[in-house]
Amino acid sequence: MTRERGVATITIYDVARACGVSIKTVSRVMNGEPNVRPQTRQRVLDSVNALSYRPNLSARSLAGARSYLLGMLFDNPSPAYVSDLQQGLSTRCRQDGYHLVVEPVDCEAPDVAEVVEAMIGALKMDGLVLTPPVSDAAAVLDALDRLGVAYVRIAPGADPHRAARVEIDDRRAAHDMTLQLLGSGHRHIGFIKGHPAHGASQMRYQGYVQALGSYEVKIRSDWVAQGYFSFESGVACAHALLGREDRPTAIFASNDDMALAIMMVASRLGLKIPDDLSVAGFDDTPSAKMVWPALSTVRQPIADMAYAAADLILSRLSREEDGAPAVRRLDFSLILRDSIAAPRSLGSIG
Amino acid sequence: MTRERGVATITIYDVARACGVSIKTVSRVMNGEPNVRPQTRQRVLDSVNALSYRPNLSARSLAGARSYLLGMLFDNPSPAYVSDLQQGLSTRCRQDGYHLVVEPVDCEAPDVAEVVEAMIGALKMDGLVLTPPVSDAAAVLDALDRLGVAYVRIAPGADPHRAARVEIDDRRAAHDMTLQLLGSGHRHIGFIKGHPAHGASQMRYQGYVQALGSYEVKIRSDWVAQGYFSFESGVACAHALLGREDRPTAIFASNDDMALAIMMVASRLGLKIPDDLSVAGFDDTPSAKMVWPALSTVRQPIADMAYAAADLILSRLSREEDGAPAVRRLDFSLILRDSIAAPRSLGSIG
DNA sequence: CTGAAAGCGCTTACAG
DNA sequence: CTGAAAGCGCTTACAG
Repeated sequence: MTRERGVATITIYDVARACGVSIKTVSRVMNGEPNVRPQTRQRVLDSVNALSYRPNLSARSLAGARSYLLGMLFDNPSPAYVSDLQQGLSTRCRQDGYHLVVEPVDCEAPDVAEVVEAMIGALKMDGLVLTPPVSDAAAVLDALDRLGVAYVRIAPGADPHRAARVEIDDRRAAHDMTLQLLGSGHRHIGFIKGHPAHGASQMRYQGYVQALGSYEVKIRSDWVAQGYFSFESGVACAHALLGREDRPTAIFASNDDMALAIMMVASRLGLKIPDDLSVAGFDDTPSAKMVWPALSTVRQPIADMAYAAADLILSRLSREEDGAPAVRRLDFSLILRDSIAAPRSLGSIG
Repeated sequence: MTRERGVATITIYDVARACGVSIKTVSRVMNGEPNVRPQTRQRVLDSVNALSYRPNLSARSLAGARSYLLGMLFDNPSPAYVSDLQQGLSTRCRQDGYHLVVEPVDCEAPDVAEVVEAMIGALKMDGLVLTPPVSDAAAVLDALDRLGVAYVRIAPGADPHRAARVEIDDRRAAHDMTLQLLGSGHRHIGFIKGHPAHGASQMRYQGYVQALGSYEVKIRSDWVAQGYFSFESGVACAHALLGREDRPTAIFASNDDMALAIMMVASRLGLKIPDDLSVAGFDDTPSAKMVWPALSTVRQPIADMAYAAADLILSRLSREEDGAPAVRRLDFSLILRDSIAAPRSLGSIG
């Protein structure tokens, strides 16, 4: 049968016939295998171009060990984050003729494992990239290990040595940003934690704690609020920290959306930024430079991280030669804009 | 050969053997075909569950006429927009055991057609969803028509009857929002156009023009600026419209990112919103409610539009019975927040 | 360096 | 209502 498409599908047999070789030789050329005379190879390549031959991925997948499919798993992510991630993954995929399949999953659902297994069972992806918080979903990791599928975790928290991962040094990034606040003269620095299911949240909090410690500033637990990375959670935290007499002079939020919430609530309360309150965020989302004053934040190379994750899988590098899971740690950078200034009453330092 | 996976793949033969029927019967059950005794069907289903059998999509695709793959094409979209789109598509895909493959394309590239053909040739997707500006990329549409692949255009502009489409009434939405501004007393209303390659841009401008016309307000071309949907382009337009003596008292931007740029530039120039300047946007992106004052804007049901697009393809409804391309027009809604107020000097109306 | 045979796991006709 | 045969378009072992 020919499928109901406008154009007749051209197959490996057509190419083989066109240049008088066996399909095995065409296969060798398509897969870049050795042991083909340069002359023969060229002849095949010419026919491939002339006929616009594209190997059928289903046939390849069924006959061989590769599906040319890379999967990306995510759960309720920030739009800007997934978007950057996908760009990095797509770029790397295209280099090797791979395609990107995106699958939303609910980490908390009792049937995650089943959903993931069904997905792999049907699609046989050659590898999976897990984005936070899926990177830390034990049920998913277990299912993947059971199936023996290669995968890379992006910015995992717990159990970091369990599998290949790509990350930045979240702890140090938060540490460095806190240092900026301290260096500007702030000693009353509040902190908004990120979603507890994301591995990076804990790291960022540790960086904050460590920086305060190096200045011998005590942590005030009433200046630390539990956020969930959403703007709404940031609003709640902002009210908790700002709606009191002894409010901090600076707040460091674990991501930009929450930092933006702080800025909005501060404006409503009549606080001027940065004069009355300095604010710092994390992510450098597009909005960070769209607000006024522009938000100081930490930029992670998200697309590059995704590229590296895809590369680990496609280059079959997710395990080192000694069997240890690969680790790629990329550089972050501090983006200092206008939302940070010295505290108004330097006299209150102490 | 067994592929190098931790678990042996279980196939249609295993199920057939387990319940003593032929593989054809199992196939019938898996595809919901008629002509299977209820009792037999149940027996098969039980074995399927017991063995956790998942039909191999590659085999299905190779043997049959369907790949169970839906493709989504995009070109440099706004993150929030693709994110919503993907959610809608994924939801519909999962209902039918489909999977979503995302492919970035460069509409302007001379080899777009080739890229698209290669993609289809390799993956044989059962349908494609085109997002703006790909919805209006003639080279892509031509390639798809040539290959005979089903596709749905989201919010297309030119040549709207060429193929199935899903849209909102962009013209009327912009018209209604402009009416809000007029109703608040504004007569000096500026407009920032969207990217000319997006079909919706022209529609939104028409809505603005039409609303002004109904109030017999003349269009001032120096109050209309050409934007490109990016925050940066919005900044440039804002300077053009606000950096002059006779500036408008309200500005309607074709999307939120540009509206946000206007708000930022206005703040910098010392203009208070909404007292000195009213602002309206389009999209209701997350940022719209994160700014202060919160932005009035138009909300489109993006995820629902995507769901409808996927549904058109999976339900094989992209062509009506008479062969005409299907059209799904969804409802928008006006989200009125704090960025619009009556102009300060009502005396200047005229 | 090259090829003939078998088989991947399904669906499509077709037969009964 | 059910099944045996053929074939989808490749890759895998093997042989030479």
